Amino acid sequence: MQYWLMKTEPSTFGLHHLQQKPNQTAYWDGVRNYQARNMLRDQMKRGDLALLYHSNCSPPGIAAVVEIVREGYVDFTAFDPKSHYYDPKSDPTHPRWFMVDIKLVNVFERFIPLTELRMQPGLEELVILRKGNRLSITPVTRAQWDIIINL
DNA sequence: GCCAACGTTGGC
DNA sequence: GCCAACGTTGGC
Repeated sequence: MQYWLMKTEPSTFGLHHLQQKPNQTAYWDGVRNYQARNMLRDQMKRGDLALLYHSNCSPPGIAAVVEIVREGYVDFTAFDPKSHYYDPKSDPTHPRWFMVDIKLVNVFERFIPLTELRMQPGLEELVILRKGNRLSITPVTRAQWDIIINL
């Protein structure tokens, strides 16, 4: 079992959107970064859990826990010229971008703001807190996970 | 392969 | 809206 943190902008797709999906399940499309792609395609496994992080909003922070319910498959939005995530250089015979399906598991009783994460002992190495980090998907250790869940 | 210019991210 | 940090692009 692995743990992750997945960033999303609530104005585009956040907890609120996920809650309205059938089975509270959705595909995680639009990742256009190779490092994050590799994790989606190769590393994330069914049953893994992830923190749903709201970014580029006020306040930023962790809102919920989601589960990976379908492992990496081709992100078809890359081939759709009408999609915001369209990538003209992407070739359907050699797919470049991948996605997973996530399902809502638990909403945090209390939203955990970024400022609180920064003050929390034991989270110094959490990737999202490191300077300049821009990856939309990052691994979380079991120890970090336990600290955050208990907040 | 180098690296300057440019675009994006995301906290504040 | 600002701007630091980073990834990508493309000329050479």
